[in-house]
Amino acid sequence: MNNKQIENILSGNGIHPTAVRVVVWNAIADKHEPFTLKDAEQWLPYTDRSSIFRTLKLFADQHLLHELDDGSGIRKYCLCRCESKQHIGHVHFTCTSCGKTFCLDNCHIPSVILPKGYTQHEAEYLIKGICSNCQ
Amino acid sequence: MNNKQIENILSGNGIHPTAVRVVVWNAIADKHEPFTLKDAEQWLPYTDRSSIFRTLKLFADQHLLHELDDGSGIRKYCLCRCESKQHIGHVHFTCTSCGKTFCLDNCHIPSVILPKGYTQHEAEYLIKGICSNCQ
DNA sequence: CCAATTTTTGCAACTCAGTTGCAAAGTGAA
DNA sequence: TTCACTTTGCAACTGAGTTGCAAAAATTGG
Repeated sequence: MNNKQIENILSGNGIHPTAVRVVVWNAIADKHEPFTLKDAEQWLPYTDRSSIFRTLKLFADQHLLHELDDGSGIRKYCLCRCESKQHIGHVHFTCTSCGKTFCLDNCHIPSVILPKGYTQHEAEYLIKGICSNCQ
Repeated sequence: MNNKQIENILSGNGIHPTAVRVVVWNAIADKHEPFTLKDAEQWLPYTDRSSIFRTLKLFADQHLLHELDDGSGIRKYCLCRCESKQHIGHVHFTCTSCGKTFCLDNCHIPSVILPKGYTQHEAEYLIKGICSNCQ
């Protein structure tokens, strides 16, 4: 992906495509598993941490990324491939042996019926167990 | 619940019923919604924070409590009322308006079929939206 | 019962992810 | 160019979670 394409993606999602935002998107766009702020820092050794932080947050606010809490205590981000803006996406799997979290892209979150008065905006389905590498 | 009863619950779950553990259990046993370490500190003003922390962790290890990450960045605990030890329990709901997290006790987590090689131990289903009080 | 050992507890301090204040740099409009 | 606004880098702060350690309490063995 070249910078022009990245700029189009960003501006198409209401994000002014600044230099930092382009390099951050370039670093994360090909990642298929959830990553942390620290991961992003290591991919971008010359970019300031708080700038990366603010950029990831902006991307999440604009629904380009999805914030994920997998029980590790460290926030993770994953590329949002939801059709809708509702984030009722795919199931995540955290391996309690190696600690990695995976996107189960083909595993859709089944919907549930909420009690009266509750309105759903997003849903997160996290399974903990042993991944295929750690069996 | 008197102390004798609490001691029986704890020792029945493989926990030596010390003074701190009894008062902690006494403070949390009637709580129906997820709570934080800070909440527990406020219910137990004369008990040391790290002692409460270690006690809650012990309870969670012994499956009396359930650790829950609702995206607030602060760990929450909820009383475990799962039948099995697998923690495939009820759905949780976080209100993005008031920030509270609720146990939807009557809302069971639907199961999903995992890809080959993955083994499930626990599952967490979290819905974000607007609760009935904030509509 | 006492002494030795183990477990539990309270205190203080530390770690580190996340966050913010602020000034400098950059950008865009008039 | 000038002015206003946005973005960025730096440094410092916040606070949840965690740990080291010694004192206290409980348990075990003789």
